[in-house]
Amino acid sequence: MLESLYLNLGQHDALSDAEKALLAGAMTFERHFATGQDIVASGSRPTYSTLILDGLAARYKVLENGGRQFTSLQVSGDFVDLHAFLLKTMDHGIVALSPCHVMFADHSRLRTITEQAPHLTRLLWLDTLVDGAIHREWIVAMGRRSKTSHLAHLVCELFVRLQVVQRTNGMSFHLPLSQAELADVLGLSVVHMNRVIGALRKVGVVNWANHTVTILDWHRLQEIAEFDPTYLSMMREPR
Amino acid sequence: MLESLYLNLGQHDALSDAEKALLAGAMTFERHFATGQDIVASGSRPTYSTLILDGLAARYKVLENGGRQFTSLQVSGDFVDLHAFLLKTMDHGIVALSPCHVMFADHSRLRTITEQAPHLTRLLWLDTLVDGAIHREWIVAMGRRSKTSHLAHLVCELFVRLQVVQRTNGMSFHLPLSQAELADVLGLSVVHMNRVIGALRKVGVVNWANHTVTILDWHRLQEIAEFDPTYLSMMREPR
DNA sequence: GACAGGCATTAACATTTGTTAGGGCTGCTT
DNA sequence: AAGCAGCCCTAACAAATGTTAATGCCTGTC
Repeated sequence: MLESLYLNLGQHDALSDAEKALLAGAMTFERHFATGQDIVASGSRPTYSTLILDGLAARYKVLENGGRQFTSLQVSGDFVDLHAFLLKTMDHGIVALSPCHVMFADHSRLRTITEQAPHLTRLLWLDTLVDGAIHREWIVAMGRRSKTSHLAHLVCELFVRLQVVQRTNGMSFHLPLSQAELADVLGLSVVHMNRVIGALRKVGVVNWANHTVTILDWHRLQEIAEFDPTYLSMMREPR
Repeated sequence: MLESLYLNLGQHDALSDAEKALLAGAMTFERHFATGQDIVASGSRPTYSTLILDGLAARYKVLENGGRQFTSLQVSGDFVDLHAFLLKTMDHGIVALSPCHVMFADHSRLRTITEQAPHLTRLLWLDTLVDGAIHREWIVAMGRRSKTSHLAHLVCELFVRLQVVQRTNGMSFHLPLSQAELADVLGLSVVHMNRVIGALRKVGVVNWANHTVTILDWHRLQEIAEFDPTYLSMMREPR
Protein backbone atom coordinates (compact mmCIF):
# COMPACT_ATOMS: atom_id res chain seq x y z
CA MET A 1 0.00 0.00 0.00
CA LEU A 2 2.83 2.41 0.85
CA GLU A 3 4.91 1.30 -2.09
CA SER A 4 4.96 4.74 -3.72
CA LEU A 5 6.19 6.33 -0.49
CA TYR A 6 8.97 3.78 -0.16
CA LEU A 7 10.00 4.43 -3.76
CA ASN A 8 9.96 8.15 -3.18
CA LEU A 9 11.94 8.23 0.07
CA GLY A 10 14.10 5.31 -1.00
CA GLN A 11 15.40 7.09 -4.07
CA HIS A 12 17.75 9.21 -1.96
CA ASP A 13 19.09 6.58 0.40
CA ALA A 14 18.38 3.00 1.39
CA LEU A 15 15.27 2.53 3.52
CA SER A 16 15.45 -0.34 6.00
CA ASP A 17 12.57 -2.69 6.72
CA ALA A 18 12.43 -1.31 10.25
CA GLU A 19 12.05 2.18 8.85
CA LYS A 20 9.33 1.07 6.48
CA ALA A 21 7.54 -0.43 9.45
CA LEU A 22 7.87 2.82 11.38
CA LEU A 23 6.34 4.71 8.50
CA ALA A 24 3.53 2.22 8.17
CA GLY A 25 2.96 2.50 11.89
CA ALA A 26 2.59 6.26 11.66
CA MET A 27 -0.32 5.91 9.26
CA THR A 28 -3.84 6.08 10.53
CA PHE A 29 -6.80 6.01 8.19
CA GLU A 30 -7.07 6.39 4.44
CA ARG A 31 -9.49 8.34 2.31
CA HIS A 32 -10.49 9.16 -1.24
CA PHE A 33 -10.90 12.65 -2.62
CA ALA A 34 -12.67 13.52 -5.84
CA THR A 35 -11.19 15.81 -8.46
CA GLY A 36 -11.52 19.42 -7.38
CA GLN A 37 -11.97 18.65 -3.69
CA ASP A 38 -9.81 20.36 -1.11
CA ILE A 39 -7.57 17.86 0.65
CA VAL A 40 -6.28 20.40 3.16
CA ALA A 41 -7.81 23.81 3.74
CA SER A 42 -5.78 26.99 3.89
CA GLY A 43 -5.58 28.32 7.43
CA SER A 44 -6.26 24.95 9.04
CA ARG A 45 -4.04 23.39 11.68
CA PRO A 46 -3.91 19.69 10.78
CA THR A 47 -2.84 17.13 13.35
CA TYR A 48 -1.78 14.69 10.67
CA SER A 49 0.14 14.86 7.41
CA THR A 50 -1.30 13.62 4.17
CA LEU A 51 0.40 11.09 1.93
CA ILE A 52 -0.75 10.63 -1.65
CA LEU A 53 -0.92 6.92 -2.35
CA ASP A 54 -2.23 7.59 -5.81
CA GLY A 55 -3.31 10.66 -7.70
CA LEU A 56 -2.29 14.20 -8.48
CA ALA A 57 -2.73 17.17 -6.14
CA ALA A 58 -1.47 20.71 -5.91
CA ARG A 59 -0.67 23.36 -3.35
CA TYR A 60 -2.23 26.71 -4.14
CA LYS A 61 -2.89 30.20 -2.92
CA VAL A 62 -5.73 32.47 -3.96
CA LEU A 63 -5.41 36.26 -4.13
CA GLU A 64 -8.03 38.87 -3.45
CA ASN A 65 -8.66 39.47 -7.13
CA GLY A 66 -9.52 35.79 -7.48
CA GLY A 67 -6.26 34.82 -9.13
CA ARG A 68 -4.98 31.39 -8.17
CA GLN A 69 -1.38 30.20 -8.21
CA PHE A 70 -0.25 26.64 -7.78
CA THR A 71 3.01 26.48 -5.87
CA SER A 72 3.69 22.80 -6.41
CA LEU A 73 2.32 19.66 -7.94
CA GLN A 74 2.26 16.56 -5.78
CA VAL A 75 2.33 13.07 -7.20
CA SER A 76 1.96 9.56 -5.81
CA GLY A 77 4.33 8.95 -2.94
CA ASP A 78 4.46 12.62 -1.92
CA PHE A 79 3.59 13.97 1.49
CA VAL A 80 1.56 17.02 0.53
CA ASP A 81 1.75 18.69 3.91
CA LEU A 82 4.58 17.15 5.81
CA HIS A 83 5.73 20.70 6.47
CA ALA A 84 2.58 21.31 8.54
CA PHE A 85 4.03 18.89 11.09
CA LEU A 86 6.28 21.76 12.20
CA LEU A 87 4.82 24.83 10.54
CA LYS A 88 1.55 24.03 12.34
CA THR A 89 -0.68 26.39 10.36
CA MET A 90 -1.41 25.86 6.67
CA ASP A 91 -0.70 29.06 4.78
CA HIS A 92 -2.09 27.55 1.57
CA GLY A 93 -4.64 25.01 0.43
CA ILE A 94 -4.18 21.65 -1.23
CA VAL A 95 -6.56 20.49 -3.92
CA ALA A 96 -7.01 17.16 -5.69
CA LEU A 97 -6.39 17.50 -9.42
CA SER A 98 -7.42 13.90 -10.04
CA PRO A 99 -9.17 11.35 -7.87
CA CYS A 100 -6.76 10.98 -4.96
CA HIS A 101 -6.27 8.04 -2.67
CA VAL A 102 -4.55 9.35 0.42
CA MET A 103 -3.46 8.20 3.86
CA PHE A 104 -2.90 10.23 7.00
CA ALA A 105 0.18 10.13 9.21
CA ASP A 106 -0.45 11.27 12.74
CA HIS A 107 1.77 14.13 13.87
CA SER A 108 2.28 12.58 17.28
CA ARG A 109 3.70 9.49 15.62
CA LEU A 110 5.88 11.56 13.33
CA ARG A 111 7.15 13.25 16.45
CA THR A 112 8.01 9.87 17.91
CA ILE A 113 9.99 9.13 14.76
CA THR A 114 12.00 12.30 15.31
CA GLU A 115 12.69 11.14 18.88
CA GLN A 116 13.68 7.60 18.06
CA ALA A 117 14.67 7.22 14.44
CA PRO A 118 17.23 9.83 13.42
CA HIS A 119 18.01 8.39 10.02
CA LEU A 120 14.36 8.16 9.03
CA THR A 121 13.88 11.68 10.40
CA ARG A 122 16.63 12.88 8.10
CA LEU A 123 14.95 11.19 5.14
CA LEU A 124 11.65 12.89 5.93
CA TRP A 125 13.46 16.18 6.36
CA LEU A 126 15.18 15.55 3.04
CA ASP A 127 11.81 15.01 1.43
CA THR A 128 10.81 18.54 2.39
CA LEU A 129 14.18 19.84 1.25
CA VAL A 130 13.62 18.41 -2.21
CA ASP A 131 10.29 20.22 -2.16
CA GLY A 132 12.25 23.40 -1.54
CA ALA A 133 14.66 22.61 -4.36
CA ILE A 134 11.71 22.18 -6.70
CA HIS A 135 10.30 25.50 -5.51
CA ARG A 136 13.60 27.17 -6.36
CA GLU A 137 13.58 25.67 -9.81
CA TRP A 138 10.06 26.97 -10.32
CA ILE A 139 11.14 30.45 -9.26
CA VAL A 140 13.94 30.37 -11.81
CA ALA A 141 11.54 29.15 -14.47
CA MET A 142 9.01 31.87 -13.70
CA GLY A 143 11.59 34.61 -13.55
CA ARG A 144 14.11 33.90 -16.23
CA ARG A 145 12.98 31.20 -18.63
CA SER A 146 10.91 31.70 -21.74
CA LYS A 147 7.42 30.34 -21.26
CA THR A 148 8.10 27.51 -23.68
CA SER A 149 11.18 26.59 -21.74
CA HIS A 150 9.24 26.80 -18.48
CA LEU A 151 6.63 24.40 -19.78
CA ALA A 152 9.28 22.07 -21.13
CA HIS A 153 10.97 22.14 -17.74
CA LEU A 154 7.73 21.21 -16.04
CA VAL A 155 7.27 18.27 -18.39
CA CYS A 156 10.81 17.08 -17.68
CA GLU A 157 10.36 17.41 -13.94
CA LEU A 158 7.04 15.59 -13.86
CA PHE A 159 8.30 12.83 -16.08
CA VAL A 160 11.30 12.17 -13.86
CA ARG A 161 9.31 12.38 -10.64
CA LEU A 162 6.60 10.09 -11.96
CA GLN A 163 9.19 7.64 -13.23
CA VAL A 164 10.60 7.26 -9.72
CA VAL A 165 7.23 6.13 -8.42
CA GLN A 166 6.52 4.04 -11.52
CA ARG A 167 3.68 6.14 -12.87
CA THR A 168 5.07 6.51 -16.38
CA ASN A 169 4.31 4.34 -19.36
CA GLY A 170 7.33 4.27 -21.62
CA MET A 171 7.88 7.90 -22.55
CA SER A 172 4.30 8.83 -21.70
CA PHE A 173 2.53 9.92 -18.57
CA HIS A 174 -0.93 10.98 -17.64
CA LEU A 175 -1.35 14.67 -16.88
CA PRO A 176 -4.98 15.38 -15.98
CA LEU A 177 -4.61 19.17 -16.00
CA SER A 178 -6.82 21.49 -17.99
CA GLN A 179 -5.12 24.37 -19.73
CA ALA A 180 -6.68 26.71 -17.18
CA GLU A 181 -5.07 24.71 -14.36
CA LEU A 182 -1.77 24.65 -16.20
CA ALA A 183 -2.05 28.42 -16.53
CA ASP A 184 -2.26 28.57 -12.74
CA VAL A 185 0.99 26.64 -12.58
CA LEU A 186 2.93 28.86 -14.96
CA GLY A 187 1.23 32.07 -13.88
CA LEU A 188 -0.24 32.84 -17.30
CA SER A 189 -3.62 33.69 -18.75
CA VAL A 190 -5.50 30.77 -20.27
CA VAL A 191 -5.20 32.21 -23.73
CA HIS A 192 -1.46 32.57 -23.52
CA MET A 193 -1.13 29.15 -21.94
CA ASN A 194 -2.81 27.80 -25.03
CA ARG A 195 -0.30 29.63 -27.22
CA VAL A 196 2.63 28.25 -25.27
CA ILE A 197 1.38 24.68 -25.43
CA GLY A 198 0.86 25.15 -29.14
CA ALA A 199 4.43 26.40 -29.48
CA LEU A 200 5.86 23.40 -27.64
CA ARG A 201 3.76 21.04 -29.74
CA LYS A 202 4.94 22.74 -32.90
CA VAL A 203 8.57 22.12 -32.02
CA GLY A 204 7.65 18.45 -32.16
CA VAL A 205 9.35 17.26 -29.00
CA VAL A 206 6.15 16.22 -27.25
CA ASN A 207 2.80 14.84 -28.18
CA TRP A 208 0.12 16.28 -25.95
CA ALA A 209 -3.42 15.02 -26.27
CA ASN A 210 -6.16 13.55 -24.14
CA HIS A 211 -4.35 14.53 -20.98
CA THR A 212 -1.49 12.29 -21.94
CA VAL A 213 1.97 13.68 -22.56
CA THR A 214 4.33 11.66 -24.70
CA ILE A 215 7.92 12.77 -24.95
CA LEU A 216 9.09 12.28 -28.53
CA ASP A 217 12.59 13.71 -28.18
CA TRP A 218 13.82 13.63 -24.60
CA HIS A 219 17.22 15.03 -25.45
CA ARG A 220 15.89 18.08 -27.22
CA LEU A 221 13.16 18.62 -24.65
CA GLN A 222 15.83 18.66 -21.97
CA GLU A 223 17.81 21.16 -24.02
CA ILE A 224 14.85 23.50 -24.44
CA ALA A 225 14.18 23.27 -20.72
CA GLU A 226 17.84 23.42 -19.69
CA PHE A 227 16.78 20.61 -17.41
CA ASP A 228 19.37 19.26 -15.02
CA PRO A 229 17.82 16.76 -12.58
CA THR A 230 20.52 17.37 -9.97
CA TYR A 231 18.08 19.38 -7.91
CA LEU A 232 15.89 16.34 -7.36
CA SER A 233 18.69 14.60 -5.40
CA MET A 234 18.01 11.30 -7.05
CA MET A 235 21.42 9.93 -6.31
CA ARG A 236 21.31 7.25 -3.67
CA GLU A 237 23.87 8.04 -0.99
CA PRO A 238 24.13 8.10 2.80
CA ARG A 239 22.05 10.93 4.21
CA MET B 1 28.31 35.96 18.53
CA LEU B 2 25.43 33.65 17.55
CA GLU B 3 22.80 36.05 18.82
CA SER B 4 21.15 36.46 15.40
CA LEU B 5 20.84 32.69 15.03
CA TYR B 6 19.25 32.36 18.45
CA LEU B 7 16.79 35.13 17.59
CA ASN B 8 15.97 33.48 14.30
CA LEU B 9 15.45 29.95 15.57
CA GLY B 10 13.98 31.14 18.84
CA GLN B 11 11.15 33.03 17.16
CA HIS B 12 9.28 29.79 16.51
CA ASP B 13 9.76 28.06 19.85
CA ALA B 14 11.81 28.46 22.98
CA LEU B 15 15.47 27.56 22.63
CA SER B 16 17.09 26.15 25.77
CA ASP B 17 20.58 27.04 26.93
CA ALA B 18 21.62 23.46 26.29
CA GLU B 19 20.41 23.78 22.72
CA LYS B 20 22.23 27.05 22.28
CA ALA B 21 25.36 25.33 23.50
CA LEU B 22 24.87 22.49 21.03
CA LEU B 23 24.56 24.98 18.19
CA ALA B 24 27.64 26.84 19.35
CA GLY B 25 29.47 23.54 19.55
CA ALA B 26 28.60 22.72 15.95
CA MET B 27 30.36 25.84 14.73
CA THR B 28 33.90 25.67 13.48
CA PHE B 29 35.63 28.68 11.99
CA GLU B 30 34.34 32.03 10.86
CA ARG B 31 35.09 34.05 7.77
CA HIS B 32 34.39 37.33 5.99
CA PHE B 33 33.21 37.63 2.41
CA ALA B 34 33.30 40.82 0.36
CA THR B 35 30.32 42.06 -1.63
CA GLY B 36 29.98 40.06 -4.81
CA GLN B 37 32.02 37.10 -3.62
CA ASP B 38 30.60 33.60 -3.88
CA ILE B 39 30.01 32.11 -0.44
CA VAL B 40 29.09 28.70 -1.80
CA ALA B 41 29.67 27.56 -5.36
CA SER B 42 27.01 25.89 -7.44
CA GLY B 43 27.78 22.21 -7.92
CA SER B 44 29.98 21.97 -4.83
CA ARG B 45 29.49 19.40 -2.08
CA PRO B 46 30.10 21.32 1.14
CA THR B 47 30.89 19.44 4.35
CA TYR B 48 29.64 22.32 6.47
CA SER B 49 26.67 24.66 6.44
CA THR B 50 27.07 28.41 6.43
CA LEU B 51 25.45 30.71 8.94
CA ILE B 52 25.26 34.44 8.29
CA LEU B 53 26.21 36.25 11.46
CA ASP B 54 25.85 39.57 9.70
CA GLY B 55 25.19 40.65 6.16
CA LEU B 56 22.97 39.99 3.19
CA ALA B 57 23.40 37.09 0.77
CA ALA B 58 21.34 35.43 -1.93
CA ARG B 59 20.85 32.06 -3.56
CA TYR B 60 20.95 32.22 -7.33
CA LYS B 61 20.97 30.23 -10.52
CA VAL B 62 22.42 31.30 -13.85
CA LEU B 63 20.96 30.22 -17.18
CA GLU B 64 22.78 29.55 -20.43
CA ASN B 65 21.77 32.90 -21.89
CA GLY B 66 23.46 34.59 -18.95
CA GLY B 67 20.25 35.42 -17.12
CA ARG B 68 20.47 35.22 -13.35
CA GLN B 69 17.64 34.60 -10.92
CA PHE B 70 17.86 34.97 -7.19
CA THR B 71 15.76 32.33 -5.45
CA SER B 72 16.02 33.75 -1.97
CA LEU B 73 17.57 36.49 0.09
CA GLN B 74 19.33 35.50 3.28
CA VAL B 75 19.74 37.83 6.20
CA SER B 76 21.61 37.74 9.51
CA GLY B 77 20.77 34.64 11.50
CA ASP B 78 19.98 32.56 8.39
CA PHE B 79 21.67 29.32 7.47
CA VAL B 80 22.19 29.86 3.77
CA ASP B 81 22.83 26.23 2.93
CA LEU B 82 21.50 24.13 5.77
CA HIS B 83 19.72 22.12 3.09
CA ALA B 84 23.07 20.97 1.74
CA PHE B 85 23.48 18.97 4.94
CA LEU B 86 21.08 16.43 3.41
CA LEU B 87 20.86 17.43 -0.25
CA LYS B 88 24.65 16.99 -0.43
CA THR B 89 25.16 18.71 -3.77
CA MET B 90 24.55 22.43 -4.26
CA ASP B 91 22.31 22.96 -7.24
CA HIS B 92 22.74 26.72 -6.98
CA GLY B 93 25.28 29.28 -5.86
CA ILE B 94 25.22 31.69 -2.94
CA VAL B 95 26.64 35.17 -3.28
CA ALA B 96 27.33 37.92 -0.76
CA LEU B 97 25.28 41.03 -1.52
CA SER B 98 26.99 42.97 1.23
CA PRO B 99 30.09 42.30 3.30
CA CYS B 100 29.18 39.07 5.08
CA HIS B 101 30.46 37.75 8.35
CA VAL B 102 29.74 34.04 8.39
CA MET B 103 30.42 30.97 10.48
CA PHE B 104 30.53 27.33 9.42
CA ALA B 105 28.68 24.46 11.09
CA ASP B 106 30.24 21.10 10.46
CA HIS B 107 27.89 18.55 8.90
CA SER B 108 29.18 15.78 11.13
CA ARG B 109 28.20 17.82 14.18
CA LEU B 110 24.82 18.62 12.70
CA ARG B 111 24.40 14.92 12.24
CA THR B 112 25.17 14.38 15.89
CA ILE B 113 22.45 16.88 16.73
CA THR B 114 19.96 14.84 14.72
CA GLU B 115 21.05 11.75 16.66
CA GLN B 116 20.90 13.29 20.12
CA ALA B 117 18.76 16.41 20.16
CA PRO B 118 15.36 15.78 18.59
CA HIS B 119 13.83 19.10 19.53
CA LEU B 120 16.72 21.12 18.20
CA THR B 121 16.64 18.95 15.09
CA ARG B 122 13.01 19.87 14.61
CA LEU B 123 13.84 23.54 14.96
CA LEU B 124 16.55 23.26 12.33
CA TRP B 125 14.18 21.34 10.10
CA LEU B 126 11.60 24.05 10.70
CA ASP B 127 14.10 26.66 9.63
CA THR B 128 14.33 25.00 6.21
CA LEU B 129 10.55 24.67 6.10
CA VAL B 130 10.14 28.41 6.55
CA ASP B 131 12.58 28.76 3.67
CA GLY B 132 10.15 26.68 1.64
CA ALA B 133 7.19 28.78 2.74
CA ILE B 134 9.03 31.88 1.58
CA HIS B 135 9.75 30.20 -1.74
CA ARG B 136 6.05 29.51 -2.18
CA GLU B 137 5.20 33.11 -1.46
CA TRP B 138 7.73 34.18 -4.06
CA ILE B 139 6.17 31.85 -6.61
CA VAL B 140 2.76 33.37 -5.95
CA ALA B 141 4.21 36.85 -6.24
CA MET B 142 5.95 36.06 -9.53
CA GLY B 143 2.95 34.33 -11.01
CA ARG B 144 -0.08 36.27 -9.90
CA ARG B 145 0.80 39.59 -8.33
CA SER B 146 1.31 42.85 -10.14
CA LYS B 147 4.95 43.86 -10.13
CA THR B 148 4.24 46.72 -7.75
CA SER B 149 2.53 44.34 -5.39
CA HIS B 150 5.42 41.89 -5.72
CA LEU B 151 7.91 44.54 -4.78
CA ALA B 152 5.72 45.72 -1.90
CA HIS B 153 5.52 42.13 -0.69
CA LEU B 154 9.28 41.81 -0.76
CA VAL B 155 9.65 44.97 1.30
CA CYS B 156 7.15 43.65 3.85
CA GLU B 157 8.87 40.31 4.07
CA LEU B 158 12.33 41.75 4.48
CA PHE B 159 11.19 44.24 7.06
CA VAL B 160 9.59 41.54 9.20
CA ARG B 161 12.50 39.15 8.85
CA LEU B 162 15.02 41.84 9.66
CA GLN B 163 12.99 42.98 12.63
CA VAL B 164 13.19 39.50 14.15
CA VAL B 165 16.97 39.65 14.14
CA GLN B 166 17.01 43.30 15.18
CA ARG B 167 18.40 44.70 11.95
CA THR B 168 15.75 47.37 11.50
CA ASN B 169 15.92 50.96 12.64
CA GLY B 170 12.43 52.17 13.43
CA MET B 171 10.54 51.71 10.18
CA SER B 172 13.73 51.73 8.12
CA PHE B 173 16.16 49.05 7.04
CA HIS B 174 19.25 48.91 4.94
CA LEU B 175 18.82 47.19 1.57
CA PRO B 176 22.14 47.22 -0.26
CA LEU B 177 20.72 45.96 -3.56
CA SER B 178 21.27 47.70 -6.86
CA GLN B 179 18.27 47.90 -9.15
CA ALA B 180 19.91 45.34 -11.40
CA GLU B 181 20.14 42.91 -8.46
CA LEU B 182 16.58 43.65 -7.50
CA ALA B 183 15.58 42.88 -11.08
CA ASP B 184 17.17 39.46 -10.62
CA VAL B 185 14.95 38.95 -7.60
CA LEU B 186 11.69 39.87 -9.32
CA GLY B 187 12.66 38.41 -12.68
CA LEU B 188 12.45 41.70 -14.56
CA SER B 189 14.62 43.73 -16.87
CA VAL B 190 16.54 46.53 -15.21
CA VAL B 191 14.54 49.16 -17.05
CA HIS B 192 11.25 47.76 -15.91
CA MET B 193 12.54 47.30 -12.40
CA ASN B 194 13.25 50.99 -12.37
CA ARG B 195 9.68 51.72 -13.50
CA VAL B 196 8.24 49.52 -10.77
CA ILE B 197 10.31 51.12 -8.03
CA GLY B 198 9.21 54.50 -9.34
CA ALA B 199 5.59 53.39 -9.19
CA LEU B 200 5.91 52.23 -5.59
CA ARG B 201 7.63 55.45 -4.64
CA LYS B 202 4.90 57.44 -6.32
CA VAL B 203 2.22 55.78 -4.22
CA GLY B 204 4.03 57.30 -1.28
CA VAL B 205 4.10 54.29 1.05
CA VAL B 206 7.88 53.96 1.10
CA ASN B 207 10.85 56.19 0.90
CA TRP B 208 13.65 54.51 -0.98
CA ALA B 209 17.00 56.23 -1.24
CA ASN B 210 20.66 55.53 -0.56
CA HIS B 211 19.99 51.84 -0.19
CA THR B 212 17.74 52.56 2.74
CA VAL B 213 14.05 51.70 2.69
CA THR B 214 11.75 53.57 5.02
CA ILE B 215 8.18 52.43 5.34
CA LEU B 216 5.93 55.48 5.54
CA ASP B 217 2.57 53.71 5.63
CA TRP B 218 2.87 50.13 6.85
CA HIS B 219 -0.86 49.48 6.69
CA ARG B 220 -1.23 50.54 3.09
CA LEU B 221 1.99 48.83 2.04
CA GLN B 222 0.66 45.61 3.51
CA GLU B 223 -2.58 46.13 1.62
CA ILE B 224 -0.83 46.66 -1.70
CA ALA B 225 1.25 43.55 -1.05
CA GLU B 226 -1.63 41.51 0.37
CA PHE B 227 0.99 40.62 2.95
CA ASP B 228 0.01 38.09 5.60
CA PRO B 229 3.01 37.09 7.73
CA THR B 230 1.47 33.76 8.70
CA TYR B 231 3.80 31.98 6.30
CA LEU B 232 6.81 33.04 8.33
CA SER B 233 5.60 31.00 11.32
CA MET B 234 6.54 33.67 13.76
CA MET B 235 4.21 32.45 16.46
CA ARG B 236 6.08 30.89 19.33
CA GLU B 237 4.58 27.48 20.08
CA PRO B 238 5.80 23.96 20.81
CA ARG B 239 7.35 22.42 17.72
C1' DG C 1 -32.36 14.33 -30.52
C1' DA C 2 -32.06 19.03 -28.14
C1' DC C 3 -29.62 21.25 -24.99
C1' DA C 4 -26.26 23.05 -21.55
C1' DG C 5 -21.69 23.20 -19.76
C1' DG C 6 -16.85 22.63 -19.87
C1' DC C 7 -12.88 22.88 -22.53
C1' DA C 8 -9.64 24.02 -26.45
C1' DT C 9 -8.82 27.23 -29.87
C1' DT C 10 -8.50 31.58 -32.42
C1' DA C 11 -8.93 36.65 -33.48
C1' DA C 12 -8.55 41.50 -32.47
C1' DC C 13 -7.07 44.64 -29.59
C1' DA C 14 -5.05 46.62 -25.06
C1' DT C 15 -1.51 46.55 -21.73
C1' DT C 16 2.70 45.15 -19.82
C1' DT C 17 7.35 44.21 -20.29
C1' DG C 18 11.79 43.99 -22.85
C1' DT C 19 15.47 46.12 -25.82
C1' DT C 20 18.44 49.47 -27.27
C1' DA C 21 20.32 53.72 -26.65
C1' DG C 22 21.66 57.69 -24.11
C1' DG C 23 22.19 61.37 -20.43
C1' DG C 24 23.55 62.62 -15.95
C1' DC C 25 25.47 61.80 -11.56
C1' DT C 26 28.98 60.02 -8.32
C1' DG C 27 33.25 58.24 -6.82
C1' DC C 28 37.62 56.59 -8.08
C1' DT C 29 42.01 56.53 -10.70
C1' DT C 30 45.49 58.55 -13.32
C1' DA D 1 41.52 68.17 -14.25
C1' DA D 2 40.47 64.38 -17.29
C1' DG D 3 38.90 60.02 -17.84
C1' DC D 4 36.52 55.95 -16.51
C1' DA D 5 33.16 52.80 -14.39
C1' DG D 6 28.96 51.92 -12.09
C1' DC D 7 24.53 53.21 -11.20
C1' DC D 8 19.98 55.56 -11.70
C1' DC D 9 16.87 57.26 -14.85
C1' DT D 10 14.36 58.18 -19.32
C1' DA D 11 12.79 57.77 -24.21
C1' DA D 12 11.35 55.29 -28.26
C1' DC D 13 10.24 51.35 -30.10
C1' DA D 14 9.61 46.09 -30.25
C1' DA D 15 7.93 41.91 -28.37
C1' DA D 16 5.41 39.35 -25.05
C1' DT D 17 1.32 38.76 -22.55
C1' DG D 18 -3.48 39.87 -21.07
C1' DT D 19 -8.49 40.76 -22.15
C1' DT D 20 -12.61 40.10 -24.32
C1' DA D 21 -15.26 37.73 -27.29
C1' DA D 22 -16.57 34.22 -30.40
C1' DT D 23 -16.42 29.45 -32.43
C1' DG D 24 -16.38 24.54 -32.40
C1' DC D 25 -16.06 20.21 -30.17
C1' DC D 26 -17.03 17.13 -26.75
C1' DT D 27 -19.97 14.87 -23.09
C1' DG D 28 -23.62 14.17 -20.07
C1' DT D 29 -28.64 15.19 -19.16
C1' DC D 30 -33.32 15.48 -20.06
